[in-house]
Amino acid sequence: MNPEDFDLGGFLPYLLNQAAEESSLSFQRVYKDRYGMLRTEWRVLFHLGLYGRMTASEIGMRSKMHKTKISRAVSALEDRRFLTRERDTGDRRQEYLELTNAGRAAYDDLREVARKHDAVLVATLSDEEEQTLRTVLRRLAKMDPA
Amino acid sequence: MNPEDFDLGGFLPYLLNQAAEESSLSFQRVYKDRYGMLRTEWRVLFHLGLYGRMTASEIGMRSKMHKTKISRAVSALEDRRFLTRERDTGDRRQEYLELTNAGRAAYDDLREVARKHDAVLVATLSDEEEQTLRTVLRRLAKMDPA
DNA sequence: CGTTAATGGTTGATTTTGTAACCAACAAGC
DNA sequence: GCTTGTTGGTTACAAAATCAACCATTAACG
Repeated sequence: MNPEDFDLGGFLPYLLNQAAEESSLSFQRVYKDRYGMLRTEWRVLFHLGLYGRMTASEIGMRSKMHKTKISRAVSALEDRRFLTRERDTGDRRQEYLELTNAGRAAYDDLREVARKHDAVLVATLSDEEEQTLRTVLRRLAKMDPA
Repeated sequence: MNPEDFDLGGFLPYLLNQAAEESSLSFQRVYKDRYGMLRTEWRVLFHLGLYGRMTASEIGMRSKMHKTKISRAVSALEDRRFLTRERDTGDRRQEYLELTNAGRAAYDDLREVARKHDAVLVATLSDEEEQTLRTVLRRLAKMDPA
C-alpha cells in the first residue's frame, strides 16, 4: 500500500531487464556495427560455434528461442555464408547446420569480444558477488546448472 | 580458446537476459490478458502510480525508454482513460501526466500482482542471495541505489 | 528583437518480432 | 498400405520496436 515498500527498482523482473539491457549495450554495438547481426543471429552463431554442428530444433531446445526466430536467423547467416545446411539422409525433415570458415572466424572474433566484455562487467563485482550472481541467475533462468 | 572456459551460460548479458525473460513471463500474462497492455504501457502506468504526476520526459529519464515508446504508451493509456494530460502553462511544450481513478485501480491491481510475483521469485533465494542479487543488479543496471 | 539552436513530444516509414497457418517427411495403429 | 497424428521447418500476416524526420515552443545570444 505504501509506495515505500514496493518500487520498480525492487521488482526483480524489471531490475533484471534493466541490468540485462544495460549490460548488453556495448556487446550489441559490436555485433551490430561490425557484422550487421541481430541478437538472434549472434545467438545462433554462438550455439554452433560453441557446441558444433546441430539442427535448428536442437538450438531451439538449448536457447528457448522460438523456431521462427531461429529459422530466420539461420537464413540470414546462410546468406552471409556463415553456415551451411546439410539435410539428414536418414530423417529428411531435419538438416544439420555447421559454421563455414567465415562463420567460425566471426564467431572466434565475437567470442573474444564477449569474453572481454564479461571480464569488464565482472570487474565491478567481488568474488562472492560474482559467484552468487551466476548461481542465482541460472536458477532464475531455469538453465541447467552447468 | 577452449570451449570449456567460455560458454553462453557464463556470459552475463546472455544469462541476465534469460533470467529476465523467464522471470517476467508470468507477470506478462497478467497485464496482457487482464488489461491488454504492452510492456511499455505497464511501465508508464507504474511510473505514474509509484511516483505521481510527471511529464513524459521525466518518465524517459527514469526508465531509459525511448521517447517514441513512451509517447505511444501514453496515447494508449489515454485512450483507455487510464491517464489525463495537462499542458504546463509555464512551458507549453510539456504536459503533465496523471492517472485517473481507473488508471489508479489498474495500477493498484497490477502492483499487488507484481508484489506477489516478486515474493514467489524471492522465495527461491536465501536472504544473502536476495540481498546480493538486488545490490549487484542495481549496479549493473546503473540505477540509483535507492 | 531576430536568428539559430535546443527541448518536448509526435508521426511515418522501415525493421523486427510474434502468431498462426502451413508443407513435407515420418511414425503409429490399425 | 491407408488414415491420423507428430515433428522439423518455413512462410504470410499482424503487432510492435526502431529510426529519422518533423512541429511547436522556448532558450541563447549576437
